[in-house]
Amino acid sequence: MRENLVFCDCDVIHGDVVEAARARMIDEGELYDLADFFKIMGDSTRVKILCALDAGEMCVCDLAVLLNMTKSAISHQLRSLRQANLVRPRRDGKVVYYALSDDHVRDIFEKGMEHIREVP
Amino acid sequence: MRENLVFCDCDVIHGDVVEAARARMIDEGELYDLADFFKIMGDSTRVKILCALDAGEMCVCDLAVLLNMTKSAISHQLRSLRQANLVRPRRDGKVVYYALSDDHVRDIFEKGMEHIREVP
DNA sequence: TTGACAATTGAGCAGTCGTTCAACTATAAT
DNA sequence: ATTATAGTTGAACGACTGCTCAATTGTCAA
Repeated sequence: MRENLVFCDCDVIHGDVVEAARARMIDEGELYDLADFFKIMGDSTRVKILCALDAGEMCVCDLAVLLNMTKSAISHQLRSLRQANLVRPRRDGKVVYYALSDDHVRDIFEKGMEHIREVP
Repeated sequence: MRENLVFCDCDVIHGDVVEAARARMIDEGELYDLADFFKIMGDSTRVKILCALDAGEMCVCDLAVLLNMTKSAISHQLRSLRQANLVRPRRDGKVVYYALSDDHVRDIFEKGMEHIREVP
């Protein structure tokens, strides 16, 4: 435990608490993945896209019209959402339709809403 | 609907879909709040802090030792978490203890975990 | 094959974010 | 009062992010 003091600018006040917390900590890699996942949800444009797709699949152009943004901007964000496995593309001719790829999104949306609505 | 074309660089392909989505969209203000909330969760340091506090309240110094970071860096992040109503401070003498202020955090953590574990 | 349009991509820019650093406040002990 | 320690704060710096713009790909129709 002492070796932590090398990197920290203070003494350990509650060594037992720290060790207990350390023992219960989720795997560090998973925590990074979790943060990355929330990071994707942490942008209003992407949140709007997800909210829109919750009503049914839409093409890039539809989303651009709905959100008053360029296709390019939408496409960039859809790329992030695709890489995070939150949306799924389906090509039909020249048009690419996007849909939610995961039911968890809905759940997480709801939990988030509960939180922000409960707080003054 | 036509006025959107002024700001968009494409034609409306599925006007009915767009209108249906628009009608079902969550209030714009709430969507921004939601994105802000996820933004707070979208940082590995803050996720680690929340994960640690899930084991019980801790002081700034304990968190600094646990995460191998300076008190200053931790304090800055706790400020964000405080403002988002995710943690609650309790002063006892010179020491300030922080605790989770909301049960939703746990739920959202779990939902997020489900998502990242289910995806290859 | 040529033209048109949906969509994607990469470079670049402006704005945001997290950490560091130094200065500061608050509380307690001597 | 002085000193020490826990914590906070603001400025500054580098890294990251989201949008724009221009160029490009993919698909269809003429």
